[in-house]
Amino acid sequence: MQRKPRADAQRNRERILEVAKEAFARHGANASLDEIARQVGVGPGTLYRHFPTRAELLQAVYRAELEKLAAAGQKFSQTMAPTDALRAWLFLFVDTIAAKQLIAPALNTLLGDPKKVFEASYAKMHQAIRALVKRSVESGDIRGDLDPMDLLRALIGVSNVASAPDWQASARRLVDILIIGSRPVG
Amino acid sequence: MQRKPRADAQRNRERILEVAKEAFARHGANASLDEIARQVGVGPGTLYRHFPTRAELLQAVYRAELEKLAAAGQKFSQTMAPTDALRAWLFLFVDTIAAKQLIAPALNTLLGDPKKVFEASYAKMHQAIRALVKRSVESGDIRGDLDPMDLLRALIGVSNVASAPDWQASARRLVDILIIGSRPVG
DNA sequence: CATGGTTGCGGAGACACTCTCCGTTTTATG
DNA sequence: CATAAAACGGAGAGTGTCTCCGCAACCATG
Repeated sequence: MQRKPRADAQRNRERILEVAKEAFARHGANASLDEIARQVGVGPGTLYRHFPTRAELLQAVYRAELEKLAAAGQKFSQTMAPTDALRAWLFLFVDTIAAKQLIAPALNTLLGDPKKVFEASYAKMHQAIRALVKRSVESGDIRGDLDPMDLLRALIGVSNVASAPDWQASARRLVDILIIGSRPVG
Repeated sequence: MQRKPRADAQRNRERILEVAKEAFARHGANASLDEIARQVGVGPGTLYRHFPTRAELLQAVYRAELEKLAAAGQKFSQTMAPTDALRAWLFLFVDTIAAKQLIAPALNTLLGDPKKVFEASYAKMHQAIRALVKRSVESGDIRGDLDPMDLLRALIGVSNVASAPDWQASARRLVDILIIGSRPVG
């Protein structure tokens, strides 16, 4: 028999996510976890029970955003020409980083660490970009010999938080550079 | 009147750089500075006197490597066709990160933080890539509307330490993708 | 409601890292 | 040597991480 989950635990979990998102956006991926707990009004123990490691908290904070992104990929796949869909999705990726204050270093951790390969968000992002690239490969617009994730990694490199104020424009130009450069030779 | 600099200070400075390079390669850019001092056999105070901040130490550690890279850029510029030179230099960049265990996050700090724009190493790298791209623009191989540094940032994104074991191959493919994709339209 | 079993809370505290201050030691020079 | 300048070292204050466990809050049940 399953007992109903405690209401206070649920409340705390949500409050932690809110405050953490704010803190990560303001202070970067190394924001103090004890400080987040203090702002929420709970003890450090509570925070660490819900999210045993910094990585898990970061991931929980951005999971919704990432899954929305992955879902958008599916929709683009079904409603647009292959390479248009890919291009649109990469643009959306850039916009999401900019608008939702997704912090690039955090994403880097998520996309870069092989230990997290089987992690839910990673898997969905991976599947999204792979499906988009696959369609473009089949339609003959893109070579088949590249790791789709590299396109995202390249964008993340440019989306570094600390970079110049016009990084978003740079990133959008880079999207086209990557797509044009990925055409089959000949 | 100038006094001859003390021999022990010089020795310590060099030992710190050696040990720090090792420590950064092994533990990443957040390696403990006190631990580095301990391994060198000096007090923390000594380390912090020579290198007041982590960034300055990182930079001192990699300055020689970066300046070598920048110098190679000049040589390529003078001895090769424009776009061959650019390509060769980007390859060398990737190889240097791989071989010398230059850590990508550290470079990211160096290239990403606008506060360091006037820093010596940054300036030299910036000048190198700018000169190479400029020649390719003039020869008609590359568009003029992109920030040369973005090419490096994109490579760094892929060169993330934690990424897959074949990142080097990915990075080399990415070099060509970036160059092909940077051709003028039409 | 009252009660009891369970779940979750909170914060004290051990440990690690950062960075500074200043008494002591080492060095270069006359 | 003697002396002043330069550099050293490590104690220690401040901050962050993470754990442990006594205690409080909560959900089910009669």
